[in-house]
This record gives sequence, structure tokens and C-alpha cells, in this order.
Amino acid sequence: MRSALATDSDLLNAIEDRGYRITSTRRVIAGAIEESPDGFTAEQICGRVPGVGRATVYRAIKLFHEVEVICKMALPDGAPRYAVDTGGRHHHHTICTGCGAVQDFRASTIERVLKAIEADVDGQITGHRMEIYVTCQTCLASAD
Amino acid sequence: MRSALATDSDLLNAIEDRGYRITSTRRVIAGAIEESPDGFTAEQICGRVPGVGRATVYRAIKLFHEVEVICKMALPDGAPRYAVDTGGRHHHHTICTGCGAVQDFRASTIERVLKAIEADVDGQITGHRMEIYVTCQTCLASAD
DNA sequence: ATATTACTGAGACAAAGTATCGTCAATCGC
DNA sequence: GCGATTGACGATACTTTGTCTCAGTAATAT
Ligand SMILES: [Zn+2]
Ligand SMILES: [Zn+2]
Ligand SMILES: [Zn+2]
Ligand SMILES: [Zn+2]
Repeated sequence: MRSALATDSDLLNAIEDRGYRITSTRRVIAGAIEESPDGFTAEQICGRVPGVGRATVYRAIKLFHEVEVICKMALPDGAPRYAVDTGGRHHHHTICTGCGAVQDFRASTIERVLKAIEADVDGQITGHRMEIYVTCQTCLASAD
Repeated sequence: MRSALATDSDLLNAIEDRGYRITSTRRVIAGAIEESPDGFTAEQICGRVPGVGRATVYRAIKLFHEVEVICKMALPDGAPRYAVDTGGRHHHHTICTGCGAVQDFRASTIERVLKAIEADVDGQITGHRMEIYVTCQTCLASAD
């Protein structure tokens, strides 16, 4: 039952709800992820959890992604970046190409347009991906 | 001058216009790419140009991408896929997750919404990425 | 024809994972 | 509580999608 294992971590709660185990290793990894408000890469997490195997970090990230508590996005060159999924509802991200800071955004207009496009498309739409690349205020200010 | 080297290949013409050389190796690679109406992966091209080094294929693809005669996109899992850029104008792609077939699409509404979003964004928009994933008619029909 | 420069192939290296496997730990049944 | 079962772990090899280096070769310039 949840009460015995309850944590204040949304990441851990999410995997527990799906029947995965909460282990000390996963606690540590979840902690490192939750300390990354602006997004993170898998290797950054590896660097912050010494003693934990790289494969285990990748397995945990994959798990958190599967249960939809972290978002995976792509930089302009395709390099992956992750961020904690704070909302839950369908959304997209702005990513600063200078510092990597990630912010969520929702644009219902875009979702409606996508729905309307379905008529023009050969086949059935099964999903979409969208990222907006920005230079954030901090990077703009420091680039004088 | 162009006349001495003129080809019927948009890919080769594009790199020649930027001062790169047209070599027999690049002719072969461009030929293989232009035989791929539904998109291709780099490794598929490697497989179709025996005798050409893998690094050379990747260098050529990068070059064609830089001069904007091929488009690079991402499958849902992030795996890269390429397609010949037949239009030139800004556009996005629908990609069939069954067979990989790529089609261009333009949606001026989306571009306008993106422009409007700039006001809500922390910083300056520098670019965006969007892909629509579909199951194409052919794959729908053969999945009975 | 020679000099210059770009291009090429081989192979090492890199980033972002995934697969295998023997060991170990968390949970379940009693 | 205690052993059995199942899942998780770490190490390491392997895969994919490239990039880098370097010596040799082809294309252009004069
Ligand atoms: Zn998000
Ligand atoms: Zn959306
Ligand atoms: Zn295109
Ligand atoms: Zn666009």
C-alpha cells in the first residue's frame, strides 16, 4: 500500500502507481532529476549520481518517461533533452539554445489547426512533435 | 562555369552553386538519394553506394542538408530520417510511422500562431521544429 | 604541367542509448 | 520472520548515428 512507501516525489509515486518498485537507487536518481528545474541530459544525471551504473540511470529515465512524468524533447541538432513534466496535460516546450532552459507552453490554437489538417493528410494522424527554440532573457542579457 | 558541369540533379547543382566540387562520388550519392521518393536514412544510402566510404556518405548528406536541398526530420523515438527538399519554402513533414513515407506540408496558420506566441515567451524565438506522425493510406489498407 | 586545395576511404572516436548476464534486493506467501 | 520469487542493479559489450584524423587522391587554378 502507498502509505508505507509514500514519498514526496511525483516521479517515484508515478512509477509506484504502475507497479514498479521504489528502490534506494531510484530515489537517488529521482532526486537528481528533481534538482534540475531547467531540464537535463541523461549524462548530466549520470554525473550527479556517482556509484550508480549508467545503464540504471538510463533505465530509470526511460521508466519515468514511459509513465509520463518526464518529457523528452530534441535540440535543433536532434540531441535529446529531458525535463520534469509538471503539468500532465498535453503541451510543448520552448528550449533556449544558449543554456538549455526548458519551459512548457500550451497553444490550443495549434492543436486545433493540427486537427483541421487531418483532412488534408494522406492517412490518419497518430501524433505530433513540436519544439520552439529560443534565446532566453538571461542569455540575451549576457550576450552583449 | 556551370555549363561545363551542368547536371540534371538539384542536389549537385545546389552544392556547385555554393562552390563545392561535383565529384563522381557525390554524383553516385546524389543518385542514390534521388531514387528515394519516400525519404531515406543515412545507412540506407550507405548500403546503396558500395565502395563509397561511410564517412563520405555522411559528409555528403550533411552538405546537402546545409545547402537546404534535403530535409532532416525525427521519428517519434528521435531516429533521424531525411527527404529530398522539393519545395524550398519553409514547410514541415508528415511521416508514416509504418513505412517511413514522408510528405511535405505547409500550414501558414501554424506559422502565424507561432509568431503570435513570441509575446508570451521568455526571450526571442530563433526557430522551431514540427513533425506530424501518421499512418498512411497504404499502411492502413495493409493492416486489415 | 604544376601547384593548390578539396575530397576520399579507413578507421578511431563519440554520444546516446540497449542488451546480456550474474548478483543482489524488495516484496509476497506463509 | 523467513525463504521463495520477481524485479532491479552494475559491469560490460554492443548498436546507432554520426564526427575526426590522417594519409592518399582527384579536381581546379595558373
Ligand atoms: Zn513538459
Ligand atoms: Zn501538440
Ligand atoms: Zn521537406
Ligand atoms: Zn514552421
